[in-house]
Amino acid sequence: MFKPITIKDIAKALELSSSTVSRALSNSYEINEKTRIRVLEYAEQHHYSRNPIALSLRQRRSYSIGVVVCEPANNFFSQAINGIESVAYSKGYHVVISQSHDSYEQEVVNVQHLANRSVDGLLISMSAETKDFTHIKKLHLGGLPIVLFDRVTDSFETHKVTSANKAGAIAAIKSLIENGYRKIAHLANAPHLSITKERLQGYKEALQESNIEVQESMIRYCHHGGRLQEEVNDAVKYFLNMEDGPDAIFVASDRLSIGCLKALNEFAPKDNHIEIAGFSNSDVIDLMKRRFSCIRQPAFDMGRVAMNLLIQLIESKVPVTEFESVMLDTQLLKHHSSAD
Amino acid sequence: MFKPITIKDIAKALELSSSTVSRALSNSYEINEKTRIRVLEYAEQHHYSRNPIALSLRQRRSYSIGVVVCEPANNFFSQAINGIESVAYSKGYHVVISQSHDSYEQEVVNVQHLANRSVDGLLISMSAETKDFTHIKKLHLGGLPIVLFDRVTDSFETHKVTSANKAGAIAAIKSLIENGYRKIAHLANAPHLSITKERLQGYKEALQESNIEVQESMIRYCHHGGRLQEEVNDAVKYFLNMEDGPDAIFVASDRLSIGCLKALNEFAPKDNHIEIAGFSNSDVIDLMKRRFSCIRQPAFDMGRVAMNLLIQLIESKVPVTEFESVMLDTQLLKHHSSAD
DNA sequence: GTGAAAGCGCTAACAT
DNA sequence: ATGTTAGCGCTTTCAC
Repeated sequence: MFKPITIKDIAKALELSSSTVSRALSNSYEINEKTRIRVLEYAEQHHYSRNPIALSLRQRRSYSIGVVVCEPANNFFSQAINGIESVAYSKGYHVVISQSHDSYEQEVVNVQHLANRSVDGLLISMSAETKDFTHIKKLHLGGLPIVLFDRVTDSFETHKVTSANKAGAIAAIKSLIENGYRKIAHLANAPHLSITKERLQGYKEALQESNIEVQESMIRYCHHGGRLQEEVNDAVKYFLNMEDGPDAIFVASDRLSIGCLKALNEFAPKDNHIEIAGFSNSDVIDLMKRRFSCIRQPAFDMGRVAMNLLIQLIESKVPVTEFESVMLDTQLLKHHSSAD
Repeated sequence: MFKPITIKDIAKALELSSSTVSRALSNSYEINEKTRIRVLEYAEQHHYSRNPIALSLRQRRSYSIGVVVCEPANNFFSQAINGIESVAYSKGYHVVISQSHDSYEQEVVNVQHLANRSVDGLLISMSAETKDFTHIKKLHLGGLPIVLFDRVTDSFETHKVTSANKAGAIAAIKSLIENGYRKIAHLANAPHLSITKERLQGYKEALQESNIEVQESMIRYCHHGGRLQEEVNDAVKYFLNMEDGPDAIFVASDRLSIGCLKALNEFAPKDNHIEIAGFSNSDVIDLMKRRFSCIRQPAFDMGRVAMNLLIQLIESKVPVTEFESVMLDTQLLKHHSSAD
């Protein structure tokens, strides 16, 4: 196998000690200019590159951070990850992504795996199933820098980055009401998720403000966050079959939106004109048959902000005890399909 | 900072040598059953976990592999990556993903970065811009196991996994012809990409077989693989403005398909009924306004196969000189939109 | 300004 | 079956 050149090799070739070579390579100030140049040139010529593993072992730093999300293929998360990467690379960190598939157990395994000191910090957006946060809390207490984003928890203190979920929901519902819809259902995500609660709260407040009664029968939860199309189908069919059913559905997430559109496509009668609005960062909304107004989250920025906070945590000389909760604004995008 | 328990700590606590502890932990056969249990229990209780960095340094193996693709958010690639991960995790490998954004320079940087980063092997799908393969060839000659998938090159010998691009294209074109379309244009990817050539070849052969003349004017290339919506728009507008223009477009890739649909959405007159068929692994095709028949690639399987071949290469005791080229079948999916 | 030596956590000869 | 030793590649005191 392929055996790369090491500091020792350079030292031998140049008749120096490996410490001197190391110093030359790391631009230490206590080094003779001539030696430095000699070493640098030799290294360059022989394609030397630092062994990052040895460096990690030595410095107990891996310069890589872990990201745990339900699925990076989801529009929202892929954009967030791009944001994370943009900051990470510019600051010399590597990003390792790992998917929980919205399973609590998978999340625990992934977090554990990443935390085994192969990462310097963690960026987490909780799985839909997660109710118990001890696996993360423990690491946090142990000193591992962790920043939560999007799907957060109040069960312990750390930096958190979210979007203005309640306000976003209110804007969407208000827009629906302005357009004459009053029987608005809510297709919600898993109930214990922070985003679920906040968006639900927005939904309720907006209805109340317009003197529309909130009915529990108009709210359906998807406990698996829409991973199972089955559960979305059931919810949508339930709405469709209701006596005096909804004329609009407010959908709580990216994944659920797609699922909801699919379910309607399959089960709604052709003449059904139910209106859809909801959270989605999809980039193909305007190609869809059905009109769909969406609330956009600033995913890329959330990634950037979260990563910056994590680096701050990692590189802090003193233990951090004051934590920030950053909330970013959403944007309402009204879509006019050709059906208009 | 958070200082995890090491083998040494266990050794001290149990009054053993660290080698014994190491042996117990790695289920060596030359160990007393009692001691093994004692060690395992202590380790369990104290949440010991191996330091993978030290292990890597020692064994010159990182048990991680690198994946380089243009963008993991793309449907095809995200499915392929899921396939890769499914095999990787089951065999104890970690997967590090890195995106080239279809830029040659970014690809070179990423490949270099991963190679330095001591991955045990690389899974690569070339960027749309890459014409020169020396950056990969060098590593390959140096002994780094590399498997190419989807977008491959013949410029050096290694395992390759592709889908039956030519056959897939032929099936799609034939289906179009059967449905009465005869003026079929081709929206192609970057010209030097292997998939571009194969799909183009299929397009030509299928036309010829039906005695339809192949016209170069009916073929447009997207040199950036559709990363710039601009270039897709230009191609589509060109087709729309042609005198005696196409009645159908055969689109070469996932990304281009979305781009093409967007362009049509924006620039085609309302009464335009141009038919679309092409390569796509999108899961929202049936929600689209416009009818779109797609050729599905077995992305997940490609990932699995490629990863298995890579592991074979990595774990081989003797240098491998015989390489395989696996080709997987595609599937034609006819979509009937509500517009039917 | 440079070198010698120690050590990060681990495993694999080589003893015993 | 267990311990001793050495070393993976690197940096960092501590001498000089």
